[in-house]
Amino acid sequence: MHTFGRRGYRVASMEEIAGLAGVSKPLVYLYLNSKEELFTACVRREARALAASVRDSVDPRLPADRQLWAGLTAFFTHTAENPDGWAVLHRQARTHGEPFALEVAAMRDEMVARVASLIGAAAREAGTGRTPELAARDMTGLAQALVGAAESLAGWRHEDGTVSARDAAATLMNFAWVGLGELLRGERWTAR
Amino acid sequence: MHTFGRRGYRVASMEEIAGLAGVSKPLVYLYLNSKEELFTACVRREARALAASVRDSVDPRLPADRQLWAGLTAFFTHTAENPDGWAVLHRQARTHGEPFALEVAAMRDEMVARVASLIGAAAREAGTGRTPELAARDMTGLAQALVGAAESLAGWRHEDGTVSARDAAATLMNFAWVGLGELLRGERWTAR
Amino acid sequence: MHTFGRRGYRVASMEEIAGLAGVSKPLVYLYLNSKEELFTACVRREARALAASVRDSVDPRLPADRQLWAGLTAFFTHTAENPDGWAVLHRQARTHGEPFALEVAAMRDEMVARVASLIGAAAREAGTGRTPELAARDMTGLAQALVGAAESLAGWRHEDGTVSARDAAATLMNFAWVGLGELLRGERWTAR
Amino acid sequence: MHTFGRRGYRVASMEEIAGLAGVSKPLVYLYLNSKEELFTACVRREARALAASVRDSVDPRLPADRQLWAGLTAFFTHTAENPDGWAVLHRQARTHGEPFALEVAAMRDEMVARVASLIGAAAREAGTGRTPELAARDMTGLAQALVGAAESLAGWRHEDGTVSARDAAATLMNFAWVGLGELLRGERWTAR
DNA sequence: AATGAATGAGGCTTCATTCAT
DNA sequence: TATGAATGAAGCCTCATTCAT
Repeated sequence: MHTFGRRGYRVASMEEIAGLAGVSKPLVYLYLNSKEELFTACVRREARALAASVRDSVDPRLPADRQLWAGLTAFFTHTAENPDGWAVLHRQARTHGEPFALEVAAMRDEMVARVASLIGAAAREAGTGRTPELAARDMTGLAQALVGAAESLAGWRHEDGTVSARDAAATLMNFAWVGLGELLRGERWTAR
Repeated sequence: MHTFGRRGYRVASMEEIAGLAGVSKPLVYLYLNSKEELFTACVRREARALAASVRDSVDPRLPADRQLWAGLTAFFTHTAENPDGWAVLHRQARTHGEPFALEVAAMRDEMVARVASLIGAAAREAGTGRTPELAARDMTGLAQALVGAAESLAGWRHEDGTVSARDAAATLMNFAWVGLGELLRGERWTAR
Repeated sequence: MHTFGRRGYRVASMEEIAGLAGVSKPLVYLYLNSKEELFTACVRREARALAASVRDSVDPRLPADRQLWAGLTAFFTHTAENPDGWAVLHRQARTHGEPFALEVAAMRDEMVARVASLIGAAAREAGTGRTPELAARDMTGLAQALVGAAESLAGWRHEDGTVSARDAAATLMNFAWVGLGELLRGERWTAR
Repeated sequence: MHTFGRRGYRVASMEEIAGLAGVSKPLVYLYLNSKEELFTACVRREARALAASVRDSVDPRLPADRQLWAGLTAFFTHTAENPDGWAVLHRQARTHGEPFALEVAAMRDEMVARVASLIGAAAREAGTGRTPELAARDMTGLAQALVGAAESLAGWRHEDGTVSARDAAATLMNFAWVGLGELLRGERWTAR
């Protein structure tokens, strides 16, 4: 039913959705009781699929930067392979009312938290004792930035088309892990 | 007419828009001929206002990082002061049809280009000769990431409410300019 | 204000009418109190103009067929010179509600009556005593037929464009005065 | 749906049409997609019904005057039995926009052509060699006159109410076939 | 288990008409 | 005298949703 992704929540009519799914309208109502529930189900499914893709790609025994690299690659791969699902999550669900927005916000917050804890882990790994003051909120802020950057790059890839998932992930790793400052001084983060 | 920001393009009825504006429906049609034109006008106005805020805050004679800092601060300030306008640009316009999406995409692309050229300038400033290979597309990718991170932080601020524009800008400068790697080693970017 | 003729009663908006007349809407309402009255005035004026054209062209001292010829010629001339007026009378007024239809029906009935009395006069002129039974209603029927034929030919002229008023009148005189039967046997009615 | 005939195209609201038809508005849109299509369908149906009535009543093996007589009788009968349909064709369709007007014009033109060819046939039947100059356009003009006369008499019948279809047809046959001139000299065309 | 047929509610838009000046 | 500004009322159309089978 990813008609939603292509047409948008409001424009996609139940007529069209049912038609493209090859069934009749009342049947849709038999299984999912309203357009709202139908959309909620779509959103939830896509959210879970994306979260699972990312989660499953990450080996928690690896160092933090390698975990982040793996997660980003999975994220870019998944969004590229499921453009409609990504559109539903990123565009439609957040625009059409609280119920859907909350659904996707939960998933996103979880991702942010995961990234934040990854940053915390990295801080401990790098722990020279010089960064005790990196508070929880700072880490959340950084994680928000990183997630937003990833979302933006996903959209960019979608339009450009010539950027591979690894390219996008590398760009972001360089951006985030090395930092523009170091980057400009010639530093590079490498996958291995 | 920022009813659009709070209610969404589809849900906001002309009745409601006119009512909240204190006038009658036909009067709205007298000035702006259709719901689409009305929304386009809103989008355009908000896009220009945001672009102007950011542009006016930046002194092109400063070094690149200071320009970025100024622009980000202005961005976070403007979006916080115009939450409805920001919602129109970031949520509504990109979700409800090409005409609007193109309008806002143009503005965003311009911002991305500006950031990319800023990165290019920074590269020349830092120019140790060790970074000749930072191609145009790399810079665009980095700029996309930075802009996406800023958008994400703007949303985060909007929900959190306790983060000042300077905090958000500082978070992003640290994230982007210093890099998580350096950051975790205790480096900090400071506004001065 | 013959916008009515070209656009139709319903489609012609007061805005358009006033605009083309070079005045403002309230001014129109000052002189003629409503769209209905405005249209009634138009209809009445056109009806009178047409009736006057026809009436003035007829010399009651002539024999009946010459009177008919003169009236028809005037009719075809007037309708060709005032196509909008004719459209108002023949198309618009009869289609858009009783008030207007009655207005034009009165004029038309008067014309029919005039033609009927002309036929009566002709009967008396030709009076060989062999046609006592040509009742009033017969004459009205014949007059209705003649008037309808004239209306139809007026429309035909309007579309064709190459038929002169005299041609149309001659066609109708031949048709009516000589009769198809006689016509086909070679008879012709001539204007003199 | 001959609400159109009684109320007129513009005045008849879809609400009213659906209501009088005993169904709901959306149902009307399910079958006929817009007011315009609905009206077009009405016009076309009425046009075909009238054309069929007339055509079926005419036996092409009969002499021309008998064919005309049959056709006229059918015409007057049909229009009297379907006053709304006739109103739609003669009043509404020709007044409310090209699409409808063209539809009915096609049917009328066909009738005119048929009558014209009938006149041509009559000319050949009566052919004494004295009427070679009855050109195609003359015949079209005569046919236009005859059809207009018939339309007018149909309206007259509609108002008067006491004139039978045969009376009207007879009036017109006398008018057209015998001619007023001969008529006044006592000639009559008889149905047999 | 599945659907053709039907509708209540609501949105966009237009227009004749009137104030206030 | 003349008008810019404003609106109540109404029409066309769509869609999520439900019966009756």
